Amino acid sequence: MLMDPQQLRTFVSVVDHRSFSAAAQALGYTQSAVSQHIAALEADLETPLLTRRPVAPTEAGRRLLEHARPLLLRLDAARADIARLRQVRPGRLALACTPGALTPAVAHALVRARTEAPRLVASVRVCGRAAAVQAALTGAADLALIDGAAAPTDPLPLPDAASLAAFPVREEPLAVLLPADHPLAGRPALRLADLAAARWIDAPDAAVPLAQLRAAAHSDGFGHQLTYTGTDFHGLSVLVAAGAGLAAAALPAAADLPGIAAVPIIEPRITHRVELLHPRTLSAPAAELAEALRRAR
Amino acid sequence: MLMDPQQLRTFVSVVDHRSFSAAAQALGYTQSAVSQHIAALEADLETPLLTRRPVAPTEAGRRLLEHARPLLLRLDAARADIARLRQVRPGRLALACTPGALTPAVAHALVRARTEAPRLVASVRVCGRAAAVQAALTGAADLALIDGAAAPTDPLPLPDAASLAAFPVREEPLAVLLPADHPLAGRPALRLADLAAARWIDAPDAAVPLAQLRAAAHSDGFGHQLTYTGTDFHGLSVLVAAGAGLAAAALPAAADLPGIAAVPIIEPRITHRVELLHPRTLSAPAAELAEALRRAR
DNA sequence: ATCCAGCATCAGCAATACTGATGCTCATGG
DNA sequence: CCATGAGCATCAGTATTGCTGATGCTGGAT
Repeated sequence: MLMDPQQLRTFVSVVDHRSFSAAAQALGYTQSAVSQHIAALEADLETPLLTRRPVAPTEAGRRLLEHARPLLLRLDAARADIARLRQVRPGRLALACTPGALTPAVAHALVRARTEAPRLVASVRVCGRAAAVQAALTGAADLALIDGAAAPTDPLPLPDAASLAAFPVREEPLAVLLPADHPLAGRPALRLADLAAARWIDAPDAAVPLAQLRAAAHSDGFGHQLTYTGTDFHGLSVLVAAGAGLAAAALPAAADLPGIAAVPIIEPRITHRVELLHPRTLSAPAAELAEALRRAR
Repeated sequence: MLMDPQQLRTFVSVVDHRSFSAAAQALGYTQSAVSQHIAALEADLETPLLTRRPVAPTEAGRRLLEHARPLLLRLDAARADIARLRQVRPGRLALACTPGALTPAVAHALVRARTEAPRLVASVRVCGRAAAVQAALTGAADLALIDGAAAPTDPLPLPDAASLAAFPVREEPLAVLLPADHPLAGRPALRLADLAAARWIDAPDAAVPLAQLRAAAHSDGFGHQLTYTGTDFHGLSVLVAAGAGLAAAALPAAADLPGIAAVPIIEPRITHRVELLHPRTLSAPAAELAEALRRAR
């Protein structure tokens, strides 16, 4: 079979596990089968995709990976999309959101939805951007709320989300989070360009990813020595307060954090926005919540 | 096999041909095999995808199509991407571009490239946006030049082009093409909103697609009764001159057309832009042309 | 030099994916 | 109303494919 999705899945798994045998175990195959999958792919593409000992992707393998992951995700999305068309679970409401998207307004809307439909089984999952998009694509979540920074007219840059409907549900000023004793902390507003050379924390799943700031500022700056992994906004604020680096977030969310000064950014024109993503087919409660969120904006 | 790409290819082909037997012939299968492919897909997804007699996609089938086409395109793109990595044909330079992207500057750059490398076999293909992107993805072209309208900071909206590198190579005012005797023809400039209710020609492959105007103007207007299929800009200008409807194009390209008045649009802020798209791996002549185009801007 | 963890290879078997023949069904025309 | 035929479904048979389990091989560690 030419470029079988199963083979691609195997390939991705081998890369992730850095081992043929481990990938085999994870996929429920024998090591032999995995070896044959990789050999078939390499024969098909007429190029080695993996080095052995240690197992790592070659240049071609890395190129293939860049295609394989979105490809497999979209395959799952297609299946989920059609499954939803057949059977919409009406008693469930699963929400996936990034930390900055879970605002009081969202929480209130959810509470109201549960009051109106008491038998509704609701769930909220806070996770990173990619995971939230993936949840909405595969049907693990009915709705995804994703926050980020962009120019006022631009949509948020969300890869692989092409088959999801997207709506802005909230827009507010973007703020830099500074330690309260930072020299710039007293300013009423700041220009992003003046901060490009500062020391930043990249917390792509807890705050606004630096990549989005770079894109919005058309800048190569915003270097970082510290990467913050995880979705806990509070932990990040502690780091910022301690002077470990700067971060960017919605102004209201950052307003009253202890030890933190949140200063709005006025230049370039950039806002913090929450977008609602969902598949085209929605269950009744999900559609109602989506409607409520859109109205509330 | 679960959601085999071959099955998806068969499905797409059946939809395109509106016939099992015709699809079979096109794919080199027997009709029986096609029937089994479709049956397997329908069994897998547990839903009918096609009506028979006449053969047409169901709702679920249409949903699947929306995923299947980009999926198959990306599969081809992955293969082409890796093939390029192995073997870059150095004596070839294939350019795919939309009509509005083939400017004198591009032509001059191409002439210069051929002067510098006389043995170079060059080709230019003028086609629609989707076809140009597809050519760059599958390796049918080394470079793609695509024009369109967008806000100055926004990239052009190009679906499925995620794995291609994109650079703006030219930006110029966007103009409305009016018949020379149109009441607004004498104006020095126009606002797009004032034209939303006008009668437009949608020529998505010859001029700026109305969808891009709608997106840039955040408007639902720009209705059209006339769709112009094809990539011939001249033919479109004849229609506009005859009063069949309005179209949008780059101001310089439209400047001296007979019977046409080209009036720049000043509101909202919107420009006509040409973007260069190419895969990450380029042959030497392709890289040089790309570099020349980027420098010239 | 030896060991061994881990990938490659091979033979054999089970599942699959075709083909070609045939059956069935709907639309059409007399 | 029936006869006809175009076109999809189904079935049996066969070639191919894709697994498993056993064994071979190789490079790094001791």
